[in-house]
Amino acid sequence: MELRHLRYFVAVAELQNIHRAAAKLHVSQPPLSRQIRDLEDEVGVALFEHKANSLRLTEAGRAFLPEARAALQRVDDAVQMARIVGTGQGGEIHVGYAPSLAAELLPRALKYFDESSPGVRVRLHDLSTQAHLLQ
Amino acid sequence: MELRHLRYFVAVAELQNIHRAAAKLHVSQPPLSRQIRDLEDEVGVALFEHKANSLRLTEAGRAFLPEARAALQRVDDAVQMARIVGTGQGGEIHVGYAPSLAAELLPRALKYFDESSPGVRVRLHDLSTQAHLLQ
DNA sequence: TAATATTACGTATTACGTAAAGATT
DNA sequence: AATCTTTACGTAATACGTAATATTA
Repeated sequence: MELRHLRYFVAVAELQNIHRAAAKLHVSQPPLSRQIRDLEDEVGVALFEHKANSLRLTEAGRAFLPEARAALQRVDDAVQMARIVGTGQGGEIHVGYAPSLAAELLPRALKYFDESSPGVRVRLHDLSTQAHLLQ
Repeated sequence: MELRHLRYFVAVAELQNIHRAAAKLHVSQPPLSRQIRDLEDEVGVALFEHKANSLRLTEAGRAFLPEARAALQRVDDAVQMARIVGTGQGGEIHVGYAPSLAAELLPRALKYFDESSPGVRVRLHDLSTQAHLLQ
């Protein structure tokens, strides 16, 4: 299993529609359909009820969806963590954050950052009230 | 970025050695070296100090490691969740769990499971005292 | 018949392995 | 010199797109 499978699954699950999910992901339907099937084969349970003309989440699929989202978020968090720690070399940095980061990731990131770059000023900006600025 | 990159990174970071990590992952060194470099390119910061003859985690790499592990664990949790919900159709099931699952995943899994399979008996087994049974 | 999912198949990307080179202790 | 990482390059796996088929509303 690769992140591609999770990304594809989330898109299809959210739209309940391979056609539109494919457009959103900028791929064509057949490979997307195939990747979803491969994912189901690997997980071992059906995530969708596959009908000839439509597609709906199964109970297992509904349970899988938030977990898959969380896993993808975790990956993004990991990358952000590395970037925050790796690029802080001096001066001042501005860190915009969303609530999901603030809860758990940010404190640890700041801890690492402060240890590796004790002289760097950190200014935090809560972007949760400016969600329209995020794509 | 794909899960492969995270799996490879964790192995290399743990062993601080591409040669042995490659053996553990059953791949050869050159592709492994390349995948690590691709990961660093995508993250945008160096995760290792690459010397001609050795390799050591950078500060960013040290910060990235536990996050990458957590992300991989999240993926495994997602799959387990789907399997638990998807295969519970009746009778009785035995669920062995490790502490990491018990904290957050298990209660939600049981909630989903109970909603979808109200007649199924669930027996829990704490395997944390039998760690030698896990590979 | 219009809209959707899947199957069939050829193509293109890319991860891989082998061989060789470079570098450090 | 021995060990380890990296570069070069051909191969193989596989994700992708196009075209065609199947199914339902």
